[in-house]
Amino acid sequence: MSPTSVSPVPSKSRSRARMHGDQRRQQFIDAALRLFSSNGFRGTSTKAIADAAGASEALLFRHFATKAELYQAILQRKADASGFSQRFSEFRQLAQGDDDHAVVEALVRSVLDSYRRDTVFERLMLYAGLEGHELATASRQLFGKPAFTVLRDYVVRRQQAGVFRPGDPVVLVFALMALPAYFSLIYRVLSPPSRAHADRADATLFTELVLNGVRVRPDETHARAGRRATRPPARPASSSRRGR
Amino acid sequence: MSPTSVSPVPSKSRSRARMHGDQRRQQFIDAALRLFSSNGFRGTSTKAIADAAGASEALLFRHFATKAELYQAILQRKADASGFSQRFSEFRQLAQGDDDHAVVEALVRSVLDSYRRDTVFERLMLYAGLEGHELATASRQLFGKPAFTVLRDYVVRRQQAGVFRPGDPVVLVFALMALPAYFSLIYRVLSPPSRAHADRADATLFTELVLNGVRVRPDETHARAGRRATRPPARPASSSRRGR
DNA sequence: ATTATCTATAGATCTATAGATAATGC
DNA sequence: ATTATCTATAGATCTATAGATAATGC
Repeated sequence: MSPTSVSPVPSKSRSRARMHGDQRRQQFIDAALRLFSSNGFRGTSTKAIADAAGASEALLFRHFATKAELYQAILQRKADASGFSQRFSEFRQLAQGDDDHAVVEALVRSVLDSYRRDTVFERLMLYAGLEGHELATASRQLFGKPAFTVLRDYVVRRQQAGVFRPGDPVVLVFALMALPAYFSLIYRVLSPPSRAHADRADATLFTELVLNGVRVRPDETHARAGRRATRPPARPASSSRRGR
Repeated sequence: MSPTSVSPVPSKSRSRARMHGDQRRQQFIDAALRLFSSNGFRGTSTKAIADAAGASEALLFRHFATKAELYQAILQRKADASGFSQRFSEFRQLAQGDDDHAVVEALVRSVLDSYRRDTVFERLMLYAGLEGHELATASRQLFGKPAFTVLRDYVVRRQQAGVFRPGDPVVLVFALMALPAYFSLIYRVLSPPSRAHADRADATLFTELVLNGVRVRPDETHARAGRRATRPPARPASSSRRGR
């Protein structure tokens, strides 16, 4: 119909340098991750993925029998690559102790970092959750559940020590992470990346709010200097307030 | 091809009782709301909507020129119906005063209620946010923005009074609502309705956590009875701890 | 006369497959 | 010999329109 009929690619005869299967596979997975993250599973056509990877749809379907298989491959890759388990074991260590401030600050930073580094992936997970894709469940099982367990144990222990407020431990766990998670969700995942002024995110303030609430405590002074030592000032000098 | 060829509906000759245009229109909107909420805009075909409304696609397109128009109609309807503005003006009133506990508890309940009553709509909004549909922006403008403004003003005033912690007011506003919002998001919007055991949601506990933090305050006692009166016990006896 | 409603269908797009061809690795 | 790659296309599905028909309201 259009003049671009049968004989394409005039200069280079249609023999391009071949890629290794694995490499091309990665390209497909990368492209799929980006596109699924932007437009959702249903909003992304296999053609769009193939184009983004610079290959034909036929080749895509040679690597992945179905579109859904691409979805799984994304998660698989994430699980292998992310270095999650190492960072997690460090956190688990920390959560053995009793330094609430350190634990909460580490958690807050971890959540904020996770959304900053892996915005694309987090967006995809949210899509997967809405679309009811099993991928969401799998991911929660893989990443969410272990963290949740550690946190719940910590909370229960601190409740028994009379330091944390009594009440459903699950709710307490949510209280620990809701602020950074919700904040990131709104400003990173749901806002267009352009005006993602999520740099308001100040882990120190977040930690304070989670641990001690919105209201100033009677034993606190506003001037940072004169804090009355109710407990040992175990906080290291990580006072990088906004620099990054 | 299949034996169900041309002559359908043997019993009732194809003359069904007609509906009023407005009524049918509502049915389409209802069906669209439910389906968009479950499967997203892209995951819902116009045929599915027509079927759910018990009419033909042609009729759907007579009422709404495009699929996107349905989306707008949903929001319009919500804006008209929801009684939001009345509830909101009550809240605004409350936020004129200085009763932090009352304000936060009202906010917490309002968020929880909103997600409980309008789970379907909230899910749709989340989808719209991800899909980058202008509907999400419109809704935020309509419902989110006024509430946000009132809250920010409240926060600033309480900060000036030295009662609320200093820091970016936007972050403080998030600290007020993140817990109920994030909790509802996870347990109501993203979990399948079956195991939506979101009934853990205890507004009193939530309020305490937001206002005073996860840690017990030195001036508090665990036994509900013996609270030392740091400020007048302005809290009404709304101690419906779990009953509902 | 008006309008709610249907059947049929155009044209686009989407997933997946068939079958052929050329670059690579041993 | 193996395998990365393509063109072409089947079959399903999706949005939207054309054109006809029957129920309603005045």
